[in-house]
Amino acid sequence: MPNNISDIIEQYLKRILEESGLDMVEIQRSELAEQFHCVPSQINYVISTRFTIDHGYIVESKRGGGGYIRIRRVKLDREHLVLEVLRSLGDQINQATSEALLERLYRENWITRREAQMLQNMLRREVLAVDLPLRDQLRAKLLYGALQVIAAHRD
Amino acid sequence: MPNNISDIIEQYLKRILEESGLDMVEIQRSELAEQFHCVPSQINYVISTRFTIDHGYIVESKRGGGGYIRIRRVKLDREHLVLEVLRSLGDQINQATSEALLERLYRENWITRREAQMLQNMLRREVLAVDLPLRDQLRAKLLYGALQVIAAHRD
DNA sequence: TATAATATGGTCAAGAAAAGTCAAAGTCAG
DNA sequence: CTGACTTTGACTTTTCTTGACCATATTATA
Repeated sequence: MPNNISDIIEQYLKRILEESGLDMVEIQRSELAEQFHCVPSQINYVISTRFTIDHGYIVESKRGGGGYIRIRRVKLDREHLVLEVLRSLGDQINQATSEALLERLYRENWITRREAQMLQNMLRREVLAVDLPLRDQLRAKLLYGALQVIAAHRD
Repeated sequence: MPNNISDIIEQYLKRILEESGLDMVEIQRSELAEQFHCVPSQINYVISTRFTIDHGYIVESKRGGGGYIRIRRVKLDREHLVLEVLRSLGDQINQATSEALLERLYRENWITRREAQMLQNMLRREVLAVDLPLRDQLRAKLLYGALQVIAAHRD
């Protein structure tokens, strides 16, 4: 029951996504906006509210001549421990906690040894050289960003 | 899906580069421009945005009669990976540059596809949510941290 | 040989063609 | 009537295209 433009555009994009069989759509923002008689930024709204990584989509775009917005569907395994972790993470995490977490993910075979080392090295406080309330927030975001990719198994 | 001339020319050059087997292509600027119905300086634009050293290419050229533009693909030296990269990038790295580098590292088999995706996702400006002089510095540090582990893992 | 003409490629800045951001205003269910 | 969601549009940023002018190498000519 789509009763507003956002829902209609959402449905439209999902239908195209289905039909194209390839889990991918590429659109031009202004063109789509014209097609649905709305302002271009409405497209951004639809995308940012309905095609987020948490919904299982990855969006790339390019500006300038020949620009585009590309939406890809990725399969998120809802059973993933990783996702659980991801959600329970909170917006701050200290070094010790992140190390323990990575250790565990490695032990349980969610990430490779090298990935674990890489992440641990990147999340050290010497690397994240900012002061403390911010540092832990940054670490949380980075970890979240890394885990998103782990949780989204594609190709 | 190339939507603009620059992309088309980029693809063309990369294909020639592939096919010629020798990691080298030599063109004449005005000739190529004519072939793609664009102004000559467009070729310079394509080269300066897509065939930089960060992307793994070296470009030489000569003016005057019998002039040419030669593009060579170069590989990173296993011994000096981190140093090479560090020297060429400095202590600040913007998102576009880091993406070029990661793509190259993947292409040259230094990192897996998943590692590349993970790092790209972590280094996005939305994730590194701090203001700009600092953000690029942080990105450089993080990339350096990742590279240390890559370099250490010399199989 | 010195000089002029010709043949290339290089630089840069203006403008166009996208997409992104953000906050104010509108809508609607509870 | 309040809070969450939606719509709009002014302004920003990024990327691409074009063209006028510049620099350099080779070739023809005095």
